[in-house]
Amino acid sequence: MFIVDTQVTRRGPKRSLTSDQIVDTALDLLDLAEPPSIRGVAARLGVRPNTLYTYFPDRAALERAIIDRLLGLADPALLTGRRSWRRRIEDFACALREVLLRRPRAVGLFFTAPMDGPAAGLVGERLLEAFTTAGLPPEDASRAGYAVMVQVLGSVALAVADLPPGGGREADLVAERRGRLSLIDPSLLPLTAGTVDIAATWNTETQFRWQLRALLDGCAPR
Amino acid sequence: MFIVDTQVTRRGPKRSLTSDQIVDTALDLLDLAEPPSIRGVAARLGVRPNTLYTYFPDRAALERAIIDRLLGLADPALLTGRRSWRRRIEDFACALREVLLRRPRAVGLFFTAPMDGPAAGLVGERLLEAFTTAGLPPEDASRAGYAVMVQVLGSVALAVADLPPGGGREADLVAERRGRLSLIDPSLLPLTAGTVDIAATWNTETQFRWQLRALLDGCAPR
DNA sequence: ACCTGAACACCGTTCAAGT
DNA sequence: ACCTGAACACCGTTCAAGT
Repeated sequence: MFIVDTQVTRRGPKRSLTSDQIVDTALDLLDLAEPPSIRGVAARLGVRPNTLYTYFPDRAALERAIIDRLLGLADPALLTGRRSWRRRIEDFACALREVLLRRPRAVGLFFTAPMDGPAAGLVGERLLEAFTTAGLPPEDASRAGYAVMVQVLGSVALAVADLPPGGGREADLVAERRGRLSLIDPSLLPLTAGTVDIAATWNTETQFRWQLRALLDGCAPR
Repeated sequence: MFIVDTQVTRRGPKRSLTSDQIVDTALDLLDLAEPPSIRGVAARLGVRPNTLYTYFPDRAALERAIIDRLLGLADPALLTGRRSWRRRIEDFACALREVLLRRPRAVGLFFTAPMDGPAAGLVGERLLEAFTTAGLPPEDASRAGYAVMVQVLGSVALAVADLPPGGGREADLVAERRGRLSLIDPSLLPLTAGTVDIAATWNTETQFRWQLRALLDGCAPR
């Protein structure tokens, strides 16, 4: 979307790869919880590492392309439609969260390369639309849209940082986290010790929705 | 703080390094915008890379120690005192933002290792205190405290991701960003094209404070 | 208990060379 | 225009060996 796909019109054996194929392969690796390294992607394509430099000037460029594909996977169309502006934003935010939680090694990419692709542009535009519908002036709508992205990406990144190597179902992760938190000394951190059951759920969808609700409440006109 | 420093009582040449020294050195590298790699830290200490494994079981353990030092540098004491709960939280959030912005390679560490050190515990406790002062019940105070950390770390991480390799003063970064954004086609992304001047400031302290204000408004009891 | 030498299995990237 | 061979300068980590 927004990109004129020049590959489609090409034919024959002149070009055995496309940059889309390379991004596809990187996504495959992310699905397997493997890092989308230049060498890893090349190996999976049956090609030498330096071949990829014909399509991307460096690792950062490949990462930007991957990021944009992930944003597209989260389905920016969720931000449009006849539902309330809050529902639209919450639906997209949760979808993006799930796309990234399912691919733990993908989250870091958002913090090494800027989001400047076509899907990122579309997401930004639709967020502006939603917040404008909510009655925000354009300046506040712009700030609110960015705040939502910060919230989503920050949440997912911290959740992944806390993930044990193997991963696991949400309920198991909460239990495991509660176990670690229960070691806290109540005489040193009394308030923390008294709220261990909540802190154990900091990486859950419930907490995610609570945070997003708070942020949206604070963004909507008073 | 909270750690019983066993090194202090040791004497003589039996132990030429301490884990604190290693973290110091890692901080030095971060100050120079260099990655705190095992090999880099070891080289700077004039020691072989594998020496560090006497003090930390693996890279992640070193990273956890670094993270905790950075949280301490941001000065959790800013969360206490006689100022309003909002001021205390805003002051600490801005301090942490600056500690990390000044050390761009530090931000990523928060997303590869969990925050489980003593300074992290202290920050959590003080945040709970502040939100309790604000009138929140313990459960909401816990959720709100985590939301603030998500907001701060997410903001800084995205700001660093958008940083050009050299860095730069805030005003220059805004101008450079505006230049990139001005290429947007108004017929494709009309709302975005109409708010380029705001989007250019997404990584500034102004936007940071706006977001935090919104979040805190949404957290405080209605 | 602490540090090293040597090695292993990885990275991203460059450059000259082949088709 | 596209791909490769070979190399360079990096990583984290392990393991046997030395003191």
